[in-house]
Amino acid sequence: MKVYNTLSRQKEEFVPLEEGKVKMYVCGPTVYNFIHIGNARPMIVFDTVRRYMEYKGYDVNFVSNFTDVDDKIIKKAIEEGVSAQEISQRYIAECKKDMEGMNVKPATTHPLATEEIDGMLEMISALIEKGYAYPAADGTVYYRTRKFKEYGKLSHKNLDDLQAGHRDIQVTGEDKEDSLDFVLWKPKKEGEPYWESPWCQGRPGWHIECSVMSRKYLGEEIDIHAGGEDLIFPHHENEIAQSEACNGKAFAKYWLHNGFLNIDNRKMSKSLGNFFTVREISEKYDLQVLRFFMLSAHYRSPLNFSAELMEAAKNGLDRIRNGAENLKYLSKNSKSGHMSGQEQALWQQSQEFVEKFECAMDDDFNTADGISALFELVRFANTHTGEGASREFLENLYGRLELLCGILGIILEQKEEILDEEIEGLIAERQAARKEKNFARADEIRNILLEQGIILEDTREGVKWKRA
RNA sequence: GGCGCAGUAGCCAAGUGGUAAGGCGUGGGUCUGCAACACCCUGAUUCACCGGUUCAAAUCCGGUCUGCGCCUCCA
Repeated sequence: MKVYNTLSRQKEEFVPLEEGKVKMYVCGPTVYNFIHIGNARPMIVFDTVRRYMEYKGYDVNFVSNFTDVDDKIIKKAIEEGVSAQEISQRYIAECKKDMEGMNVKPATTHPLATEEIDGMLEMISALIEKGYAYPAADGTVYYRTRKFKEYGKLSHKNLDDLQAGHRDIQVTGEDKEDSLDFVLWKPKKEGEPYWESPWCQGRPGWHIECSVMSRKYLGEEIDIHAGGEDLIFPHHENEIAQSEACNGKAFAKYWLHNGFLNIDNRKMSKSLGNFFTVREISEKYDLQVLRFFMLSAHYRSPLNFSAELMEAAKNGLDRIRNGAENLKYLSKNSKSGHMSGQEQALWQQSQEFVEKFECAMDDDFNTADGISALFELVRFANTHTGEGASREFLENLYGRLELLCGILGIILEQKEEILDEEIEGLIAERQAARKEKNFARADEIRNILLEQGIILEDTREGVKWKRA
């Protein structure tokens, strides 16, 4: 299995630190609002990475944090006149609902920044002791960036370029030793949440939480650290500086970053008004469609989002679901139990799609190629099954389809829904009308049901219905 | 100014040295009372452009054009 490592800028063979185990940390969202579809991309992508690792037999310890102390949370709390904690707890709960909708598995551990303050104080103290950090007069604690010789190794920047850059990054922090130094601990402002510390009453800086939580739940050295590509600098660079200076060993072996999600070919931003939350999308589409859409491109490529592309994704996903449903239907009514000789040969043949799928996923999680294998399996199943197929063959094919979809987090099993009596009656009446060749009445009933969001399909196996 | 990414059919998107996957859409056909589903057929003599290397290039090298990202909170 090969993974692209931002650190080396190339694909590398994945070798876990400890055989059979994967320690993985994914930077989670700051919870000040409903998550947007940009937040959803790393969640879906790295959930898929996790599922594939598990499929390959690894025991994956997957940690993803919620940042629940931050300027934006405090701002929102002030606007609403409630506590910061109320805001963060509310949106953590909402985020978990969205994750469930997208079929993103809960992490092994979801730590909260506010519950890890002790660990942060400890790490900051250790950094001060080792000379990698210093408190300023007002109680702010800064990281001494130039002291960490490898600073810039992830983002491939050198410190002098940064300092000479067009952007003036020297505005803040007047009492820093160096303009590149970043904040580990900062003093509270009036009305803000704060914690006691040796330096001042205050709260942690932006980067220390991930170093601390990663170490606490996964250990000093981990296999994979992942997040959006915008986190490479400065967030992940700073995490490396903190963790490696403190622990004296390599922090993460592989750094994985997903590309950005654009909307109508432009960066998503509130000022452009092209800002979608997952919740908004869920009002229009099954979130499975969003997941399928996200996986239709490689995770490192930029991905464009538009209504048209979502429609295309929906149609593609429907093709897979229809195929699965047909197999279900056929096997329910199948007369013969075991596979015939011919079916056994076909079953063997269909193994090639699994191999193609694994090959794609082994190559830096090429889900787009994996999905093409899925489509080929669907066509294979549609072509080689019919009323005469054995139950064993149909169930095997369904199982194979379900297995591959499961790795991508695509759910095939639709909940058995029971229609109310009135609708059942109309369907029966339409069947009777069709038998009498009263097609006008039959079409009328079909339209009535369509208005209620129920689509009827007359198949060889009988009448099927589905929600629009 | 520094660092980096991308340009493949109407749209999306794999492929990164051996002669262009897959999906959506379009058009035609089979099936069906019709519709839907499904299946078959339909698509790039060609991969932004210009040179070069090679028996062989979408893939490697050089240049040009275009679009984009990061360098600042940001997934």
